[in-house]
Amino acid sequence: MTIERTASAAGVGAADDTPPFRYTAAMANDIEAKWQDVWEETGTFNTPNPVGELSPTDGKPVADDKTYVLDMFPYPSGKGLHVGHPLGYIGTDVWGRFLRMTGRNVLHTVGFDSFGLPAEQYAIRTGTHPKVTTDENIARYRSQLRRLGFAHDQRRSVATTDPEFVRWTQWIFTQLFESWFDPQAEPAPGGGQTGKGRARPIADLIGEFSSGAREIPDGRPWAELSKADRAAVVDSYRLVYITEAPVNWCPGLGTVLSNEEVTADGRSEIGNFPVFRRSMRQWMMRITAYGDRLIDDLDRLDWPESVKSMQRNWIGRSYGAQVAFRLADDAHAGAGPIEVYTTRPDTLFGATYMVLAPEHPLVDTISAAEWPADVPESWTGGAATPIDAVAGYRLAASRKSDLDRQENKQKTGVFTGAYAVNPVNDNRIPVFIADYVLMGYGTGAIMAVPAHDARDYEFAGVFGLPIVDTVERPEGMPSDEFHGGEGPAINSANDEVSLNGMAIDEAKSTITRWLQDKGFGHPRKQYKLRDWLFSRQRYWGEPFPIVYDADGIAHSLPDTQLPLTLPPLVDFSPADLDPDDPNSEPVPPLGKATEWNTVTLDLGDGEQTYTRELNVMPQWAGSCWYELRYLDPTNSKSFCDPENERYWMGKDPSRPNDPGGVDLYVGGVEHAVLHLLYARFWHKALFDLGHVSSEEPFRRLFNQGYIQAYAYTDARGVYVPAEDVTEETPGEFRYQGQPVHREYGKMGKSLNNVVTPDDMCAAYGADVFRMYEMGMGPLHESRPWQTRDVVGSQRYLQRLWRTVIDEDTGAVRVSDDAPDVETLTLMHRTIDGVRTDYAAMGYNTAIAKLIVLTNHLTKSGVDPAREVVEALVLMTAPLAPHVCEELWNRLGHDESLAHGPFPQADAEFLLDETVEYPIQVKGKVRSRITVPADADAAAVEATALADEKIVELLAGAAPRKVVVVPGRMVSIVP
RNA sequence: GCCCUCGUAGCCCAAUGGCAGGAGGCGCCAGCCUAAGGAGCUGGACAGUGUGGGUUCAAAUCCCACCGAGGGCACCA
Repeated sequence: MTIERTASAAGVGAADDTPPFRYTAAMANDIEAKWQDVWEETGTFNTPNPVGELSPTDGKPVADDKTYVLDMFPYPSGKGLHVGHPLGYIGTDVWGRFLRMTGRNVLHTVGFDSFGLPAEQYAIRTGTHPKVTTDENIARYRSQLRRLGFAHDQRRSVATTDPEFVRWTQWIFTQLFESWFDPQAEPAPGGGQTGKGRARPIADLIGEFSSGAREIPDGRPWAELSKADRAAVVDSYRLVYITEAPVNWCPGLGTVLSNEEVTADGRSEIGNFPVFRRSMRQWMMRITAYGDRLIDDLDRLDWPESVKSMQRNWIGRSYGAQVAFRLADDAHAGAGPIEVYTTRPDTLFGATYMVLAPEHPLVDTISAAEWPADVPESWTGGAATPIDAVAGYRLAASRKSDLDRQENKQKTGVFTGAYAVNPVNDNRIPVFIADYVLMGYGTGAIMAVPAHDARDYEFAGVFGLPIVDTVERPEGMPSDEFHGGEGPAINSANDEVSLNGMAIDEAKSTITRWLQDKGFGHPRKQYKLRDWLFSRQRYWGEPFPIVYDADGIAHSLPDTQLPLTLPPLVDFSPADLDPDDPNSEPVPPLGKATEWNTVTLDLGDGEQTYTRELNVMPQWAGSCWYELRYLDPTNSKSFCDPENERYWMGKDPSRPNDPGGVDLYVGGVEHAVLHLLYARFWHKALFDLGHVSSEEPFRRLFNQGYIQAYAYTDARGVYVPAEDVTEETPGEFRYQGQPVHREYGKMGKSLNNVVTPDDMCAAYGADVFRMYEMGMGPLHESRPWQTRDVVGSQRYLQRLWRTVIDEDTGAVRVSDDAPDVETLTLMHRTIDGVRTDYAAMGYNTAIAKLIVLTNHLTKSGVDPAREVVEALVLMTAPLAPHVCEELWNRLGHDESLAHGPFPQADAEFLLDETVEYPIQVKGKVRSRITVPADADAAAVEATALADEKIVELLAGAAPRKVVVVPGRMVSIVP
């Protein structure tokens, strides 16, 4: 085993002459266990709140200067942690520890995203209750995390499965259920949003309906509506609503999935089962109401540009026009018109045909009984009539999986036999159905402009449809080449309007205005984002706080009924469904809890019998607001006291247009759209309803990289234990003498290359492991794990140890003499650099600077000065907290260094008295001069030009140009 | 196909317009220490920045094209 080998190499059980007081893995383990106990017993990292149970016991006010640092909390899987998982946690821990040492009030903890499918599937297989599995896994995670020495406030470590947590998740759900989005409302006070629109209590809406201030969409008077009709009207406004919707039904998992949980090839992200599109009754969250704010407020966030661009792309806002095309023939009088959405209304004159999605509701109405005369064979799909052709095409399309659709790049479709009229030029254009038009986007119908849309161009090529240019080609572009670019409009005029000569933008607005004047269309804003499918037919999730009355009307449970906990079950399986049968019906596991799912309640109309909602929430629910619960985890009156929220997450008036939120949120980029979009949505709704002062949950986001690993396969293709592979000659790898093939990628059990933090702690100690992970490179970059490199970090901590402790006697060996000027100068420059690096999470460079200072002390050969050693210990503490606490303690300090002091750089030592300037001639360094640091540019230039070598090079000629970069260099152009 | 990252010694990385006089680490070589091995200590070798153009007094850094790696999206009208 590599671990044992390395451990002995590190001194554990090695030859007898290992000095007795060396910082070995065994020593490190003792020290680490000791300090972890001390921190826990004394509550070193308990962070005070302004108010509530966690406010200071001594009544002192909390520090103004605070930082809230957050990790994406883990799902506690049965596999435990590998060395890749804690990378981000160590990164935030170092940052938090550094800031705490500089005097800040730092909030840092970690909880558990503990609802989820794996525990439930395990329960289905074994009958073990998911709670049992989950609790075991959480306990294991807690002990693994504790072993790494995180400065977490354990009192705040909550799990989404805790009944108290579930209570507030359900409470927020009822808040959303009891709200609607009013697009005309003025923004909530204190918001930075520019447009109108915000969530309001549903009671306001009912008030407006009953007073007549607001009309019901279909114009009926409120007073005349039945109870059920009223409920239907109101329900259609709620932020959470039930609808019959096309969903991703996954019989293999017995549940529906959100779009985000389905892979591009039409299978489930979890389990890789087939997923089918079909219509079902489902709960939805109206996230689309927040489309504009979710996209606009990205500009106010300090997030990686890539994540912002992924969210923009996902929300997919576009501006265009909706245009109505009437049908050409009397046979269709009364049907239509066909409404299309286009982002290129300027090309309307080039629309030479139309396409409806196969599922479009108008298809049945317009399909002709017979083919018109002269229809090309290719348009008919070989069918006798358009009705047959359409039916055949639809059947074929429904059988095709999404994967088939993508693999079949050739455009397909059939003619419906119907014609429409292009409103700008009265041209009669054929209407097709084709699966390249999707029912779920826009109106499910398009006007096809083959001249300027690549997909339409391709389709027109297959079906021999006319192509009319309406944008002028660049000079020299062949007329048969596809042109999707810009240019002045051509061929675009009728008796009333001409776009010819206009640029695209002007042409768009001109034609849209004309369409609107004529009643043919209007501007339209469109999103790719759909409402969020919120129900799952599972067991291990939050039950909906919803009951249905005898009329089937949904009611939210009153707060006093929360939390609504899961009923005990024996059999957790949803139903034994054939994974390949799209027509199977979901049977939620909660349906089996017959006692639980009927309840007698008084919801204001006297005691009545209600039935419970049997769906549960998706796993995303808890992660939509957990950052708020960390702030006030013991609060039983609200999910979070407003004062605590304002203190930790409120807007910072010193930042322009600050949305507030967590000061630093670190996690993997895989959550770029799912979790981060849902959490933003909930937070904005909570803001609108006045429950939080911040408009965004995460002010700053940072994506850590991944730790990747090599994996090795032998001749049979079997993964061999990576830790036992040797590299005999560069690039040639062997396992038990046999050559093996190297791959690079994930760390995982199936790849036989897992290294765990427990292994590393045993072999080196947590501090060495932390140093190594932080020293490997910048936190945001992925890097390969290499156990053999870890020893470098151990050597550093051993040298640091030796600067304080005599390895033979165990005595503290620092000198109380003043350090020499050179050492002092290096120390202050190190302090300055390390402070900057820590603040910017540049840990790898901070470590390099600490090593330089340590090496300097080591080389001097004398007992190092206390002043320098103490600075070094304090500066290393965020990275290697246990050994530094120990050294700090042995240096005579009784107080933990967790709250500082952090060394201050003395500016006096940061500036040189003289500066050496390289002198470039024609871009090459030809000489060097040394001048006083305060010399001005003219003086530097004069000295440079007077330099012997330069005089020689210039040979008497005056230089054409001299560039002096203060403090850096001189560049001469002869 | 489109979008986003990223290419610097054998390997991980630093320098983001200003001396690659490489910050640091691993590995390698040598010396000291040792009975020896390991560890420790001291010293050393090794790249001219993926390729080709351009801007500039000056480019690893900015711009363009290409090559390679990783990630995201994928008929969104």
